[in-house]
Amino acid sequence: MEHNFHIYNSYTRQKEKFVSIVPGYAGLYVCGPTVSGESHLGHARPYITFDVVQRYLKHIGYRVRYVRNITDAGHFEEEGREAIDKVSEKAKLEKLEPMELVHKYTNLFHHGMRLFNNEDPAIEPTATGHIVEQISMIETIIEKGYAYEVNGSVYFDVTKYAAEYPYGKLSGRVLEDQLETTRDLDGQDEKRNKADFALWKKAPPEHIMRWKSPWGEGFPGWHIECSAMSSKYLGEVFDIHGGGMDLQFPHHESEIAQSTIAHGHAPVNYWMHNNMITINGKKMGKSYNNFITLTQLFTGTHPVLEQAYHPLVVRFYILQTHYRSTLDFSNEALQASEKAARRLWEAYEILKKLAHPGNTEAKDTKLDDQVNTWIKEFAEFMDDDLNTAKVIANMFELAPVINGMKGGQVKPDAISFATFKKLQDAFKVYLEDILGMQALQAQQSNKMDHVLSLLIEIRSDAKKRKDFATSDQIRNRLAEFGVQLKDEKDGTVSYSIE
RNA sequence: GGUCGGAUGGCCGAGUGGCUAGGCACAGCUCUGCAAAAGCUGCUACAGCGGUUCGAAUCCGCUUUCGACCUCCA
Repeated sequence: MEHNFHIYNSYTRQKEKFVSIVPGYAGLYVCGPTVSGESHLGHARPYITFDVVQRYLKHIGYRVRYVRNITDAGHFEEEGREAIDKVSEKAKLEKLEPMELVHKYTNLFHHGMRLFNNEDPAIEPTATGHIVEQISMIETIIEKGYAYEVNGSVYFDVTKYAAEYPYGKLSGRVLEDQLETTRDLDGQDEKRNKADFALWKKAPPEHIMRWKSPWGEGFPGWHIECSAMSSKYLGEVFDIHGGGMDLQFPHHESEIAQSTIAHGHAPVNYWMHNNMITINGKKMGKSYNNFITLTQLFTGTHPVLEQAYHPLVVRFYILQTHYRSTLDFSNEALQASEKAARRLWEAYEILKKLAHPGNTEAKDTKLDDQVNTWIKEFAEFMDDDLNTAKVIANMFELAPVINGMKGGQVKPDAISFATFKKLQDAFKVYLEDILGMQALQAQQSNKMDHVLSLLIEIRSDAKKRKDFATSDQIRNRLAEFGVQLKDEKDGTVSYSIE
């Protein structure tokens, strides 16, 4: 397959050309949400980023199997303390059935994903639906001698593993350092070593979510679900594993350890990690209690929000920054993205309708060359570790050419017909198909279209009579409702709706 | 405390040795009955101090400072 897609591999800490295991096919696994609460702005980043990854993989010719899990059970709250199932704890507080709670937030999550225009993963496995696979994998690890059972719980023997394998390579840490970090570990000294992590936890009597296992009733540890499900659907070794940087340790490091023992080799060829979204310089997250939920974001109901933000504005805002940089939230930044996204999309709409005289030779070869260069760079920038920021920058370079063709500042025959078609095609492919942008304004019903047309007609008549009071009244009142009329140069009137 | 990563113009953000993105904001102009939109023009920054180099935002060192991870976390 001919392509030049390079991605930064967190494991090797360098950009590498992407080569899939099976030619023509690409497997992508991304850590999905824990559905014990509503997703927030921070969660939007990986799902939008990896949506673009899988869109781009498809674009360059791969058949992609995109797997994103739903964590709907079983995580212990804090190591060294009493094991509490997050989902069941919250469920008690809200007096809901765990399943009801999980369902509610799963639905909300899906709704948010659709609003972001993220394509559905091919498979979206749940942790609770794969208990059997997880238990089986744990049994294998025990058989191989790298896990031990204590009092109904099973732990992975990190010390033994680290003696033979590069434990800590992904997250860049040394086991010895880990052992030195002192924490209160009293109470639960079941583990042989502090660095050991749970594969299976015994469920205390009050636990609602529990499953039978060879070690008694309990629930799976956090890390095992991703290993069990990724190997089931993508194979023991697969191409790309994605997720937030905060998951590198311990989650992804543990995944590597588990799978390496269970399957005899490392599970992932390319690790990709997106950086965090911050607010006031701090990571947005549960721990700081500084998160803005997606619903709040879309409705403008969080105290820090000056307004509601369209999901696609958020998408654009995220894609304007490289995925490995931190992205700081601010109203100013979102508002800038809103204007920018609107302007770009309008240029695209114009481009679609633009007519070209069909000349095979460009009248302005310099401009023609420049346009071709900008278009060619779309692919180069994407190939360079998904630099969506630069792709968008080039689109803004092209926007004045497009708008100028409409406004008369650029003669349509300045570029050749071939270049013009390429331009149309490139915007469609990159803006719509790969970046996944759409029109920001809602589709208006035909009836409302007619109402607006009528008002525009009345206003045009008033203008002809030089009755500017009436024409301005119509325009200004509509503007108050968020409908902006524009008198075009050719005498027609267009409008945009906020 | 340990490990790692940042610090770019009014704001957001690309960019790893010379050609110094882009967006938003702001100012002027063109167009226009007036607006809006659009176009053109202007606004030239790289935390500080040293060093390497013909040349550094970009490489090295130190300082200041912010953050991430080390515990659930996208």
